[in-house]
Amino acid sequence: MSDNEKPTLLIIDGHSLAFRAFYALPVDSFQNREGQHTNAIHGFIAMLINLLQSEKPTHLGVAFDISRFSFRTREYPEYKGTRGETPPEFVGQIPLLEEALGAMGITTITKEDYEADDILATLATQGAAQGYKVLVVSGDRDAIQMVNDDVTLLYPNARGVSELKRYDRDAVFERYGIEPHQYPDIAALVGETSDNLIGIDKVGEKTAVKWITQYGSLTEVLAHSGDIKGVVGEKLREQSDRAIRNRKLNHLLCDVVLPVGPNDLQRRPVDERAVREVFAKLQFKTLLERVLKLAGATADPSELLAIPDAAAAAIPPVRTLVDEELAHWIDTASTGHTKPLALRIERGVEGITGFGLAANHDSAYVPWAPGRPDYTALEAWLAGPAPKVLFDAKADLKALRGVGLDLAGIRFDTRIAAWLLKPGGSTKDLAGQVYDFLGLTLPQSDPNQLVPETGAVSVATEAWYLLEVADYLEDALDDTTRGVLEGIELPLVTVLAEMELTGITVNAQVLGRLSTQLAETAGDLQSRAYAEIGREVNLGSPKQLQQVLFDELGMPKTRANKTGFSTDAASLADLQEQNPHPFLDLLLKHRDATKLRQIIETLEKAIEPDDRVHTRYDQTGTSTGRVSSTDPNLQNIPIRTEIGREIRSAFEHGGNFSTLLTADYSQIEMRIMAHLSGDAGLIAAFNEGEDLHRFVGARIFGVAPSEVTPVMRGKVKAMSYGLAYGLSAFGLSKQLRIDTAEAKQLMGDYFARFGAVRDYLRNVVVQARVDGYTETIFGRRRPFADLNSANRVLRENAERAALNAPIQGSAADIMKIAMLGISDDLRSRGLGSRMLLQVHDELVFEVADGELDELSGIVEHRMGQAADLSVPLDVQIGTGPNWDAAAH
DNA sequence: ATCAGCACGTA
DNA sequence: CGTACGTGCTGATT
Repeated sequence: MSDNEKPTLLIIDGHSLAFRAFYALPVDSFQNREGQHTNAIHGFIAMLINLLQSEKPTHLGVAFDISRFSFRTREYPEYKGTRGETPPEFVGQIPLLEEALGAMGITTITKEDYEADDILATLATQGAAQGYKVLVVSGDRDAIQMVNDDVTLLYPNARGVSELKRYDRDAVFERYGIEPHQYPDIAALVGETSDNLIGIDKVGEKTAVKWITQYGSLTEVLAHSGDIKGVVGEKLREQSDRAIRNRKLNHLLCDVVLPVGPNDLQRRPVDERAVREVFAKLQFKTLLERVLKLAGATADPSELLAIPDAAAAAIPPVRTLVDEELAHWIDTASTGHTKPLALRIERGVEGITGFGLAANHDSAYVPWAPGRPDYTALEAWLAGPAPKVLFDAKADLKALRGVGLDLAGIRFDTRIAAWLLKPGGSTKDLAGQVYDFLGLTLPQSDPNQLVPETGAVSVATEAWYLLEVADYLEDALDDTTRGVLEGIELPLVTVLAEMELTGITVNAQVLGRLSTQLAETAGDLQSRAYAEIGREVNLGSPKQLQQVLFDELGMPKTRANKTGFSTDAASLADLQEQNPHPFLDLLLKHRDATKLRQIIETLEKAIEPDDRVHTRYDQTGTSTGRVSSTDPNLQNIPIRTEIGREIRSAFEHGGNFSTLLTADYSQIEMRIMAHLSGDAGLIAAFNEGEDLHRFVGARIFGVAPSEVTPVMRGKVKAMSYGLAYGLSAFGLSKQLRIDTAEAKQLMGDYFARFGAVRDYLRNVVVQARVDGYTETIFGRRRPFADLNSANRVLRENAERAALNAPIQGSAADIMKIAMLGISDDLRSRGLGSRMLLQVHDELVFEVADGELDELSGIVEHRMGQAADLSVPLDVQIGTGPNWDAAAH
């Protein structure tokens, strides 16, 4: 059999190649957005793809060391002892690499007590015996001994892993002048610095090769050591035990008992879904494409993506239901409206065009045809309490309201359920969930296609898939999380939908005036800024500003960022101090004016024909449990500056309402911290009714509350808030512009008085490390993967997030519960007042005539009683014709 | 057209 | 070297 007909077995020393890649590629250029370094993984996979393309192996495996300890270190503890600490940026890349390889269908092999090279040697021996052409990839020179007529070594050169030097017998002879099996003898005499093996003094490669060539082997050299003259001869006789020891250690074992043999390493198709997931995490875009392209060449893509036969067979054919069939089908499928049915809404350009319904083994399509006989059965089912399973119920509810239909009975929402299980993950569409949870591909219509329906499945089939996804998620939910889903999130869907549909009146005239005014100011500031530096520059371009500030004006360098040096407001303020220049002030003011103008313009564009702005709340938008607001974001409307407040004054009550009412929790996160930590001092602070920061300041500085100066109060306030975010003494010192020692002192004094707070914050992290997640007062969980990461940046980021999660998350829970209570009361009492906005710890209402006192009472009560904490929940209420005036 | 990076608004 | 978000701009890339 010629080499070309033989199967090719490619085996790789994973650790050594990854390490080579690590040093070949710049660490800083390969990081994902979480700060995880990925250069070794990138280099390794790039090399692997090249190898797969050039060598076309039929069989493939990657061996890893389990630890740096093996039978060799037991025998000779100094073995590899010169190797320093593994660089922290490298640690953590190996598990990710293994994960990526797993997704690519590549077997990884480890063996307790042995090194990867022993595994390779064993597989190479077995492979050669079984008729394989064997390719070994290793960055360890000891691997040379494996080379023979059937085994070739691919060895990375000094430039890293992009080029591998091919060592067959001839190449080894050309390089060393010996047969491959003699290499360990040479190495034993010379020594191997990287393994901490000292050779015979004065003996280098040349001498060693000469001896081995002359005598044939190390044994023979030693046997004839008496014949060797000179100093080297003496050294050899004196130090022969070194050579013997080295030879023992550098001998690779060829008979390790392994869980797999060469035949088990046949290449498998890549798991496209897993590859996409891992590569997305690593942010490898081009590599992903290369891997998928390669997969297409080695495995039939349809095989990877096709719906498994069993599942495909189970998908019921789509039946179209009309008239009397409809009511009958619904009754039967839901067994008298008790069993949940999945619902999908079909939407065309004109709005709703039909519905997809599914029960466990059946699905149906209902064309949108209001007014047809028995169509009322569907309307009644939608609006009634019959349980429904949906994907993004809020969107569906709003769509139905748009055509005058109602939706109730929201029993399960797979979008929300998936988010509760993995609140940090990206929110998927239904097809994404089908892919993620079922491993199936839901054919979707291509929006770019001329005939939009081509290729898409019916909404009836979508509903069937939806039910399958829901089953999967139901199983995956723990009871605690289920409680949050059913007790908080699902009821909240309707409340948020109502708020979105209601919107809030925004006065375009007020905004228009402001906008004009700001445009003028900005224009003026711009020309004055140009005059200062003698040329025109795009003030909105950090890149051009860097040029001006650091090159042309020669200002001291600020904080570094990826594109150079920062020009953010804090940096510019620093610059102004060190190196005053009129340009800096003008730039800051210009930024201010243009930012506000931009906010106003966005807001103006969002005003709809009803003169109101309808934000959308994303119930799955955060990892802590808050809701976020988009299109436009009404949770970041300015408030701190005068002009900011003028923007707020454009938010008004509607014509038929008497006023706006705002209600916010004061210091809710600090109160939660007091409750969760049980700190007696902090609890007392809230129960005293004294100004919190004044009270805490008095304790820390050891003075009477009346003697706490504004400066002291400011410091205390910054620290108190910072604590819940994992603020360090360094961070505090920077924020307060005080030196680190004073910041340390301040924190020390704080914790001396409020020690339980420190204990609590520490314990949150410890507990999260053990459990793998944090939990809010109401049981909302947030998983954390990086608390045990070897990467310090990653770990400390996770620690701060974990410390904050129960605090921010509990506050979010409390607000949501208050909203549910208020919404219930408004409905049950038949009030016309409406809840309009939620800004994390604040609610904005529109008050119907004559309802101010009743609404006030409801809001105060529901917000105040939303949780039973060891400190009171303080609610501040204000009213006024607009959002600014209603603030307090 | 799409993306990353920066800057900045809020709680 | 302080948590959680969304938006708009620039400048580079497709």
